[in-house]
Amino acid sequence: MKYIDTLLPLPLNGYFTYVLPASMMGKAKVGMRVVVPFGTKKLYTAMIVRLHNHPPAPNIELKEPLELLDSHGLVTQKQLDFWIWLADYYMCAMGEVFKAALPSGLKLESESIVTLTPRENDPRELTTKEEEVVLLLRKKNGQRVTDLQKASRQQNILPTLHQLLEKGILTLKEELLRSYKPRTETHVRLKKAYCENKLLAEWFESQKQAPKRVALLTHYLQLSKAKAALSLANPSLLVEVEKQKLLQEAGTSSAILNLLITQGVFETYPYEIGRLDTSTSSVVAQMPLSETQEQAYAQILASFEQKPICLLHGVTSSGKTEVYIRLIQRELEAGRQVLYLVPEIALTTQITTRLSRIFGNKMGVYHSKFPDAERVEIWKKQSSEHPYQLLLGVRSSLLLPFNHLGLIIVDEEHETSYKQQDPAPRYNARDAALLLAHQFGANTLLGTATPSLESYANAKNGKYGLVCMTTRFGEVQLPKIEVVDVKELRRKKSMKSPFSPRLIEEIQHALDHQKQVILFQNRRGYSPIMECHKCGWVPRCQQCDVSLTYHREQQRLVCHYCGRSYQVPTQCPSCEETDLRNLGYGTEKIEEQIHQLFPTARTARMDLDTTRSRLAYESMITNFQQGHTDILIGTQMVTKGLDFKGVKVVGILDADTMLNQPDFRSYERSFQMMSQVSGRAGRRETQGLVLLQTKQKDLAVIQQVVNHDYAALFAEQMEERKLFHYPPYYRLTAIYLKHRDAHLVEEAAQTMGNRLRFLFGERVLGPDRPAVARIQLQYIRKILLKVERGAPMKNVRKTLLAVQQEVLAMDRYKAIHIYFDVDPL
DNA sequence: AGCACGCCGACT
DNA sequence: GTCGGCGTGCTC
Repeated sequence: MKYIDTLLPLPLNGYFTYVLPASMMGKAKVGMRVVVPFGTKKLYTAMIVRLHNHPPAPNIELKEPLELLDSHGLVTQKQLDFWIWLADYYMCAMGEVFKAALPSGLKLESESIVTLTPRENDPRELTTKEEEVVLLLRKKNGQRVTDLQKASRQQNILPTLHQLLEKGILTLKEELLRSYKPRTETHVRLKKAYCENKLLAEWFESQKQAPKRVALLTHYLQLSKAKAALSLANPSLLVEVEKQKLLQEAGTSSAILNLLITQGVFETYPYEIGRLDTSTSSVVAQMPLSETQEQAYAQILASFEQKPICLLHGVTSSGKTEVYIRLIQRELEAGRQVLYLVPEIALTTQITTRLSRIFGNKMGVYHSKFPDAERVEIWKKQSSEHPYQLLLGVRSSLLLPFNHLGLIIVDEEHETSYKQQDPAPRYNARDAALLLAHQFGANTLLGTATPSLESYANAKNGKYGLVCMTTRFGEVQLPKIEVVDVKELRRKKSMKSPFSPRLIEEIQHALDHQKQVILFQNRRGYSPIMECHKCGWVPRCQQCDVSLTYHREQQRLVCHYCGRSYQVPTQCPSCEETDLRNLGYGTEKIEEQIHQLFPTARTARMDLDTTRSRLAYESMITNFQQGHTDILIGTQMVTKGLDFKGVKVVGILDADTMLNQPDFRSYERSFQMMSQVSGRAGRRETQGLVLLQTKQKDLAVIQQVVNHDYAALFAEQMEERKLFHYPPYYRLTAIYLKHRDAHLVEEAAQTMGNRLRFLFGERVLGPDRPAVARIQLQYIRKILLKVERGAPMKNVRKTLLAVQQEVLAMDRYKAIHIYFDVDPL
């Protein structure tokens, strides 16, 4: 096999062929990584996807890979097949899947390094720009182009570098960046010469006057022998010993060791150790299952006998995790792997420690907030001979290598964070899990208290098994949900703050009895709208065309889309009025008002702004769990499957913003969010209370939440979906067009829309301006395609790609960026 | 995605 | 007249 087809981590379609140099012949295998030159200068890490003997088109001059990075396949053919499926189904480039799958430590990329030559003192005059670069390099030679760019005040440094290059003042070379550095500790071993007994004896004789040196070597020999005996390795004296341990045992300082090193007795070297926790934590037995749980467990197993997918619909606090644990144990005992998927936000130390107590070091955790080096090690471990048997992880852990997967658990199946939004691949881990499981002949369990309509419909129509848990663990009652009619209160002018009198009273009552309160407001920042009281002007993001949210802590207006922030205007730019008002309530303002009403209460605010780091998030939860916080104020973050024991009151401050979202899923989402946050209330002795503040108390969905009536929500929403051609009856694909020129995208979108309408008729909606019609100076148009379930989606995708090509083939539109979002949320 | 090549406007 | 803007096309 002479040629390899490789996959590059770039948004390009197709593979690139390289010729194997003799040194890699026979060694290179599918699934290994190679470093390849690509384009004029760049080096990339590519994945070998095929080995063959057919030279491609004869006019292409093939390059050779520079390095083979793996000695065994990092991924299997199965994995590659899964990637192909993802790219195909979600209509993106294979390279994008590859890029998303591997942590950056496994994708070495080249960087241009600039170095001054000895000719730097060339008398020829330099321009000021050139001089700046030379000065920067004199400070520190051999810098990366990107760093120079940052350090300089030039907007584009490349032309300057080229001039200097031509003058022979500097050199450019490409260097591979090895960002992953294995963790090491220093080990000590005897130099080869001293492994002879004779020389050793002589040394001991000569060092009689130096008892510390003698002690050090004696201890080394003891440790080394003990270790050699343990490991059954070659019982020679060459076995190394960890430096710190040796010094500690011998009770000597490193000065003595250094002396022996200079004498040529010892040598030290770095020894690679892993970052992953290998300590066998105390493995405890699982708690016995309750009757309900036992039943659910048996039903799930029975269901798996019939179909590979099962939906576990269990009310909040029904103890689904215990059932999962039992299922995991069963798989591990059978020697199969389990992937346990959780939404990003739910992956806390709580769940991790709980599971690791049971599964010890059989379990690995994969989180996108972990340092890259750690993710690299998980990857390496999963592709090794001894992978973790249980993997607990977020969306992207679906892209890890597996070899004998038996079960995938998708916890909180309805969570929208399973869908990747922006960089492609825009995949839904819940849906993709089903395919991955299918490839392995494995089962999938979808668990939730509030199923997505899609999953529940599949369970109802018999495609999935369905198991229900209707009672909460330990006979805890479901909370009592009381609707507060804000409209009426406003009319009577008896509610001026975002808190109704009833809510204030209940908060006070809870505080008086040392009980906790959760207040849910699905908006972060201080106030979502700043408005000129005279002319109605609203500040908007210059790049994204969305209104800005005022953040009081930062004293800035923030775009919640691109994150850009602006100074707060003191007067209206359109009418010069100075009365600019903050309308509406974000979590910041809610917290401020709570402080005014309950000055002694200990509060915490949990939203994107306060939980930027994993630690902040976890300590907030721990504080609340341990009762150090009385009132927790937060966005949807507080709704996500956290178990708190002392919550008496939950306040849903404003259901209307959720309900009024211009989205066909808004009622489904509102139901999920309100049910989930309600589920945080209540404990054994007392029934929890939820106060649901809304101006639309007569909406059916409000009643459905109050009655914990998922069936009613499902029935009603399914009617709507059928009527208006939405999922689960129809499959959606969003087509996006993006360009800097507003008129051009509009035109292209119309053209593409017309073409699609010709092919798909009334199934095409738009083009429209999406909710955010401009992001970072790029104008966006969106076309929505609704195709009835059961239609051949493969053909639909093929047609869509063909139309994309057609549009891009038109000269005017070739610069337009067209991409797809399959099954958008 | 990067990067080079190439064609037009604002500066020496 | 050149420098440097970005539009265009290619990368095994």
